[in-house]
Amino acid sequence: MDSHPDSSTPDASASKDAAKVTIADVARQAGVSKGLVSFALNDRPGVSAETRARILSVAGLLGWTPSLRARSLSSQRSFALGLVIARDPEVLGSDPFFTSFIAGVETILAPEGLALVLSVVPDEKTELATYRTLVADGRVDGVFLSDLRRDDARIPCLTELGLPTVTLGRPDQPSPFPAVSIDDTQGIAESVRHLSSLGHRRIAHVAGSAAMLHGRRRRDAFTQAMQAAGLGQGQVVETDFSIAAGADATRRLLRQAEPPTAIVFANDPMAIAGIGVAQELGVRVPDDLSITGFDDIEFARYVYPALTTVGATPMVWGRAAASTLLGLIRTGSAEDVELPAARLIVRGSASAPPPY
Amino acid sequence: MDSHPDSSTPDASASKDAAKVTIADVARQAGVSKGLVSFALNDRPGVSAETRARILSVAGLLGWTPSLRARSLSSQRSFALGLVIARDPEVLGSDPFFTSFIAGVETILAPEGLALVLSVVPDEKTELATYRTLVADGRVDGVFLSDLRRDDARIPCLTELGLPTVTLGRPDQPSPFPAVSIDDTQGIAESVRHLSSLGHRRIAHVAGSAAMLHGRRRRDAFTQAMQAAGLGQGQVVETDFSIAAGADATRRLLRQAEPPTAIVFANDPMAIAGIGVAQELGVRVPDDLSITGFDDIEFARYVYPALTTVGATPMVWGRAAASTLLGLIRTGSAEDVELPAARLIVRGSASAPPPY
DNA sequence: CTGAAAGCGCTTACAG
DNA sequence: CTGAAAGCGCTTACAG
Repeated sequence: MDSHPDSSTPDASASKDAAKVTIADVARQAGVSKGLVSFALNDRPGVSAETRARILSVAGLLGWTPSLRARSLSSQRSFALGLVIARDPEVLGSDPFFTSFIAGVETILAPEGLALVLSVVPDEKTELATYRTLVADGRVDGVFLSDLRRDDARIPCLTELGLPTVTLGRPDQPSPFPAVSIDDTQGIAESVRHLSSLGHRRIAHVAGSAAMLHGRRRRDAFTQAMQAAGLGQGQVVETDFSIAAGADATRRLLRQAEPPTAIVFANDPMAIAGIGVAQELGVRVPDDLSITGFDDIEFARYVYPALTTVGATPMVWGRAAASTLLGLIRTGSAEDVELPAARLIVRGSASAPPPY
Repeated sequence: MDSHPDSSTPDASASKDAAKVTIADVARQAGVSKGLVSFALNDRPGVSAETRARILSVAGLLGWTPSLRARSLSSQRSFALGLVIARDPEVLGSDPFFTSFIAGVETILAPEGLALVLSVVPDEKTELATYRTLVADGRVDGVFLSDLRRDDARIPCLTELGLPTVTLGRPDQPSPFPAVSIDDTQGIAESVRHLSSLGHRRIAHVAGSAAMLHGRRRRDAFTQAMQAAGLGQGQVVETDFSIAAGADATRRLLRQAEPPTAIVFANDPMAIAGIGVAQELGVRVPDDLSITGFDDIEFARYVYPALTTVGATPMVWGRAAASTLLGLIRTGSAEDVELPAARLIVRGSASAPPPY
């Protein structure tokens, strides 16, 4: 690695203090009015092809970058999209969903010159206040709504605010917003069928919060798949999706007189904690206890035994949600999008149940 | 799943279109000029106490929120701070540092009415381009620079751009920016001493990338601590900090004729992968192999055995970095900040070495 | 201590 | 197809 000491050392006084070139400079140089330059920039009709070409060429020559601030003020747009995440930050850390989701969003926004404004807030009350502030400040042209809850207060709030929104998943209430969804019930059903086909009959589910739609939905999918397999309802323990709660739930399940031989967890962090608790209790995975997760976070491949889980695709989700939100903002409406269902990924954490 | 055929039909006309109250309305109602309202809003001298009180009261009555867009245009500020993360998004997910860091930043920004603009980009080239765009667009008033690298190209780039910056840690090159640092060498040294006092003599280090300052620094701390303990240099395997690389490195170390009895990992994700690999190879942790990590991510407490690690405090770091950046922007300069060193947290993954 | 006016750099009807 | 002008809603010298 040789260094280039002379690299990137422009004549200091450059860029920042350089007299900012404005639309007026371009107009003068091109011999047209400012309005026409604006029209050319925004690809609006009413500018002859050759005039537009000349304007754009002059703009390039002068190194003109239209002022985002001026555009924002006069066009009442902010050229930014928002994401508000309401979670205990300590817990958030273990969930890699958002960073991948954001990376996906970014692949759509960056080429459009749009930015992402991110807020991490501790609770729902602060979250609602944050949306109001974002709108009052005109910070964003639209937002992504994730972690949908039952009878979600954010839907009426955002509707009232008139803020273009895309929901991640379909709300359980009337919603004016397009939804970008990915079916997670199929993966849960596959998990149950997989375990059932391995010979398990006492299968339990460590569910996420029933107050969250995906928690409830995965739980229902579990119960239905159990019944379809003729295994009754299946024992269910509800949690808040946190690692700590997943560990507790596992402990409770395994301490029963007749513990399950398999546990379907509603997410990977809890499943991984479940493996830890089993080991701590001297229960062998998968020999004594089979475990499945949901998400396919990176850790899933590297714990031992590697986690059989359902593969979510947050980056894909991010791209789809961003495209949909952009469409909504630009055209005023957008269709719901259904992404390919998350599917089961078989690894080592689930096998046949013990013979006794 | 019942569908709502009537969805995506906003009733548009809501609050969004409510006639926006402006500074002119406040001025008229309060019987003063617009300029004075602005002065009162910005707490500038030249407004008598009672006039200011009257203005603010009228503003409250009318529900006036100063327009961020107008303020941005006339004051040449954006009221936002930026964070650009350059990483493979798939790998990023397993690192909870940023979400906690951002949550910390948020606690400082939100009360000030400032927003955070976040970019996740795939590589350094895109990262530099992103900074240029942020500046050209006047998107942010300053940025946080994290994951410092050797001879980091971003330092000269940001210097040239004249963008107020706070670095997370001290660069290895001349830098005009304040640094907010947390000593991580002490925790590594403590780890080595801890293992040494347990009786370990063959201690290895799975290091992060030497191209990254914290990777290099932790490695040096390891080597020094080993020598101080009279244990030679200690075997070191370099990685890129990723889970996959951590797993590989562990595998290589354990397959040697005389494998280490303890491994100090440069971060928790690799350490957790290390536990997985050991188990896969039939090496018992901690009986046959002791393991320590760095970060104290949430998983660390829930894997088995629970990970002995060094506790970082990303939220605290986020708060300190945000405060420092705000100070820099407002006053033009800021002191370096040294946060309390990260300390060793003893759990179950390290014990005495096997007797043989 | 206060007011009138120009300016930030665009967009957008409105005339031609 | 093109131009001149008002307007977006603030901030900030500059006069008083």
